Amino acid sequence: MNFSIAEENYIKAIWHLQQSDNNVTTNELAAELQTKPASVTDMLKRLKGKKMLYYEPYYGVKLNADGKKLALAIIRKHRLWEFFLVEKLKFNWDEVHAIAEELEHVSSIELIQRLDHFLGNPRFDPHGDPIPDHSGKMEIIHQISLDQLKENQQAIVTGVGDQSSSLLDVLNKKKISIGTKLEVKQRFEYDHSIEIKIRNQPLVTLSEQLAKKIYVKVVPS
Amino acid sequence: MNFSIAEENYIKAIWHLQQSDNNVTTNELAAELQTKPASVTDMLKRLKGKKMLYYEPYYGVKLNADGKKLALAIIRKHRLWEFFLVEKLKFNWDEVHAIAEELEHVSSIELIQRLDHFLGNPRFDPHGDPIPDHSGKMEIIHQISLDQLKENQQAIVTGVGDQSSSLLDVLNKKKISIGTKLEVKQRFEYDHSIEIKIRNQPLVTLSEQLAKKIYVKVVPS
DNA sequence: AAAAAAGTTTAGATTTGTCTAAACTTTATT
DNA sequence: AATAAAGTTTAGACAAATCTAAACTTTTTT
Repeated sequence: MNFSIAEENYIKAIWHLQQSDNNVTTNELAAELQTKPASVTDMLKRLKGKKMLYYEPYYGVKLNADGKKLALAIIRKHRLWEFFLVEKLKFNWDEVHAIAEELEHVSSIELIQRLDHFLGNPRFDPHGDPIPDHSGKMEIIHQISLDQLKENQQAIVTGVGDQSSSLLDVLNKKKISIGTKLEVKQRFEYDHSIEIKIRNQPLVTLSEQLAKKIYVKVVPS
Repeated sequence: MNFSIAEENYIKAIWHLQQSDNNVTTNELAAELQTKPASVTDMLKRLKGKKMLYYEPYYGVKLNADGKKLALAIIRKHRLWEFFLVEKLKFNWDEVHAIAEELEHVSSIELIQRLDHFLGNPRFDPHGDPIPDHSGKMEIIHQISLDQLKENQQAIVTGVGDQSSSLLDVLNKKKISIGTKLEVKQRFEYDHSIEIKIRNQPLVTLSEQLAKKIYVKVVPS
């Protein structure tokens, strides 16, 4: 079956919303896709007709197996292109999302297989999100946000919670990137800010808001 | 101004047809774009409204300066992506056209600048066609088709007349590719076939039909 | 358990890009 | 120069994807 760019964007958006909330509502989708609830209703009917999702009027929507498969194929393309843009074309990670949104709709499967191979079959995109393989499988990383990390526990930065340039900017300033090894030295009860230590770097203070957007994997010691 | 994929495809098709015939007709365009003359008329009106071309009902169409500029920007993208697909992803040149048709509509200018640089600012695509630079300029190669080459005149293959896999196939078999140095040893009056010599290769016979699809540049001796 | 608020769907309209069939214009033929 | 043929445009229709405004359903509040 063939899907338009609009249809693919709906499928992808439902998949993302489904990750935190199993039943997705019309309004949530309208907000996510910057469109109107009435437009969402129309599209959900069409995608139900194409048998990509379960949809009951007034009760929300959920992808079925085919819908999930398509969503993962699009996410795979998106994340591979993001990897290409950062790794080969030297973009910063805050610049690549919009471009990858266009590239992800290029249809050739052969292209994606070859791109994957050319890039060395990367398993994570530049934001630390896992790249699904050909069959839709991807690694689950047992990550926690930095504000949950115990004191004096070593951890490695695995991802970030958004892709804004302001987040990239503050992380650059504080010498934090994906793969950085760090540990929490102190927590301040008052404002829940934390102090962290990176090897060969002075102690750095992070606000609670920032710490919540940095994901880490605990290093087994 | 923004252009849809359909609009871009019309502009590109008009540009190509204009190369051999300055005034392009509705029927030619319909054939080129695999659509109906009535649809072409509609689109020409729209593009005239967007001030991209000169169009007089019943008298044909011609790109204006803005139209040519857009056409060259699209052709630049198309040819750079083709170069990428062959050079980096190891596609054969008969496989890349369809994929590049999709990639050429990705809008980011920054992407194309960086891709160009990543590829080493190539001046010709895998079929030997010149790649326009950022401002739309491209090299004119003084090429002739192989059937016009004088006997015992050294020449280098610079391009081919179509992108079919059957052409690629026969050229592979005869060890001819872009950059190959050769000379015509003999012409046969009877069927206008020719015999060519490539260094370290046995003499090869080419039909007139094939020779007309191979373009060469004479080597100054 | 009514009423109000929030959320969702329907109805009807709009734009883009396409189509067929009919009408029209230009070119070729006799 | 009239007629036929070829080419082109107009008129009216349709699907995709969107919108606004009105109607409807579910949830929350009082």
